Amino acid sequence: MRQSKVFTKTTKEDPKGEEAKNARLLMRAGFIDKEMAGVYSFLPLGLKVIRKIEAVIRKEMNETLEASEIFMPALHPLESYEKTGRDDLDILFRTELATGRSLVLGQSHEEVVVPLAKNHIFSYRDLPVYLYQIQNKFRNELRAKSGILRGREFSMKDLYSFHVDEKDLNDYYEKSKVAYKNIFENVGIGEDTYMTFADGGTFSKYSHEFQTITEAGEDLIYLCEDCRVAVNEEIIDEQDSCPECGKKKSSLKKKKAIEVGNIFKLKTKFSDAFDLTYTDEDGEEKPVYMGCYGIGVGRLMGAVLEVTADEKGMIWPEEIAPFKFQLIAIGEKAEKEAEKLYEEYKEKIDILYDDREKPVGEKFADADLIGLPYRVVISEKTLDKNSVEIKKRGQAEEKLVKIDNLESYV
RNA sequence: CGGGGCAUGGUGUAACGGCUAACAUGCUCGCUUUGGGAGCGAGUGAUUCUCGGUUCGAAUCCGAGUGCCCCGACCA
Repeated sequence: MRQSKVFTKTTKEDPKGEEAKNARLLMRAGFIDKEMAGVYSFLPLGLKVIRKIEAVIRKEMNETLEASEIFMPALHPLESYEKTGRDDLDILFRTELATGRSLVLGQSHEEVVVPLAKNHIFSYRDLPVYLYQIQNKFRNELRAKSGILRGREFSMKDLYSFHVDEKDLNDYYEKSKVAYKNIFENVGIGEDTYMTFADGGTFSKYSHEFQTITEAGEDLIYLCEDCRVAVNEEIIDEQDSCPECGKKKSSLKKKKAIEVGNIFKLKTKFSDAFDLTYTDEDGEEKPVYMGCYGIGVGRLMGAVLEVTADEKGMIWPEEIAPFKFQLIAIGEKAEKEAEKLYEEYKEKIDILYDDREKPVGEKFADADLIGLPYRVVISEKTLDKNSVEIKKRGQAEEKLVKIDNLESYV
């Protein structure tokens, strides 16, 4: 894409008041726009990142977990929440129909997906079922904070699994750990993300969170570096050692972290509430076992930045960068060559070509801010050697690459 | 929801209770310029968050409200 055609502009100054790194950089670079506290618009460049993160998630959902994508409504009848006892949650946004029927804005979708599943699950032959969606959630947080890390309206992937029994749920639950691990690796924060034992609620000993180590986080976790798992502080009193190797609390490392995903065995909590049952081989009616599995998409984007960005700007992992290459030309002769290269490669590769009438320094500064993986500079100097200069964002050294060899980089 | 901070052109900031609210940046036009936010000139842009009060006079003082940020509480 030509940078002159990008809708947003960058700013040199941090937005007033923002402290969170993700908010400062995303707003400066024109990736997002704040509508109000905890509510953001995603602008063209920011949306490209969101779409790429979604693609990483969808791949694991579709392939590893064999789930089907659906799309459920954001408007939910309050009665469903009365059935599950969640109608008194204070994070619920409440509204009503013109007729007076009470509604809430969806903060999660168990209350929708279970009645929905009831229309399609009758027999053991219909199970298992895996349904997911990527949709906005609405939570009336008392305090939104940390840029896009804790919002009131935010995009989330939520998967719900339905099983004949607890064993089948457990097997799938283990598979979901693998899928989640893949996702966090593929978006570039695998090294910093730990599967974390957390409160399992009434029916399970544990649930599992995926926590990314960052000072911007709001949870405290105790991590075991050998096993690459952690324990959330909220259960550290009951579980005061590494659940995998038994290492004591005193030798675990205490770190701040942000929860980027969680998986939870619901068992029959919600199926009981809605009487979701199936008939087994012996003609006996049994409750459906359920699991739920969430990933905050926008939060994940923010978490990546908190981990990777430096003082000059963002540094996007290749898989989720809005573009792969940043092309900058210096001087008229180089501009002609850049035009040629851009036209030649734009169909094959995600490239952002800075064709703006701006001083070079500003182009470099914006390139650092936007943080595409590779910066390609063409100038008279490089053209003398029939080359372009390629620099990886976040690394100091640059190297000359012959124009004829560029193909191998695509 | 408790505590703290802040609110001034699009953006970031300045301004003792007193002249036409200043500076930088952005934006527009012209010329020049191109290896790290470039130069000269001419323009453009404000209900100083809102409401009320004090005062001869309020961006400035007082009261209330609203919004934003931070700490805490809360948070499948």
